[in-house]
Amino acid sequence: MTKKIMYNPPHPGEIIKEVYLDQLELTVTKAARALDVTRKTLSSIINGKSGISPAMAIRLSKAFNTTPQLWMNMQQSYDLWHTQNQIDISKVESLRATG
Amino acid sequence: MTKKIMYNPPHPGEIIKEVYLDQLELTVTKAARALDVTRKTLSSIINGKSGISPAMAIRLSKAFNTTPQLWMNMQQSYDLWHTQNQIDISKVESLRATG
DNA sequence: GACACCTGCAACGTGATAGGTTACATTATG
DNA sequence: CATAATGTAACCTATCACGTTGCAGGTGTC
Repeated sequence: MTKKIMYNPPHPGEIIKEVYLDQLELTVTKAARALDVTRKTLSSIINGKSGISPAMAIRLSKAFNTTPQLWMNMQQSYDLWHTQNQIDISKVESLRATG
Repeated sequence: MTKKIMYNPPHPGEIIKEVYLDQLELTVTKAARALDVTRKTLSSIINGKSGISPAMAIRLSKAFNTTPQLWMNMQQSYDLWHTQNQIDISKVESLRATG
């Protein structure tokens, strides 16, 4: 039950800004330089315009001393929640006896 | 430690075929119809040419009575492992004291 | 006021990728 | 021979991460 998603997951960019940049008193420009990406790329993520790619998750994990999975999971939750509200699976048929 | 990835994660398509299609004696054609996608789309996944999109994860979860996360996690492991071996993060700087 | 710095963002291009349609050749089964 | 299932090629569309360049606006300092 606790694995079910019913809340609206935050965009990973929010966490990058609020939990990391703000806490470490880092500017977007400096953080982008440290991540070895352009300022635009990081800005785009922070402002919710882009998602976290696997490559970006790895960069973030090295810069912030976390696991890549942390960032991938955030993005996954975000993607899943939004996709749930978009696609129509009414025509998908169950293939298991339990369904 | 147990969360670290050091094995070569299987492509989700392998699991679809070996654990589900084969066990349920389903053809690619039938499964594709049940999933409400084209035969090409499912075939492409099974043969490792395409990955599992969030939308596909949701379809699979309904058809096989699983969670979307199961499929997303498989794809994530696969992506992460392969991306690790591709990108160069030597120029990424640590931004934490602990790093 | 002039300067330095940070910011979001527009405009443009590239490369990758999921997914669809159509069509073909092959293989196995009746 | 006829049918069904398969992988796959060719082609198209849409999405998306990421880059470069440049601009406008904000803030702070001298």
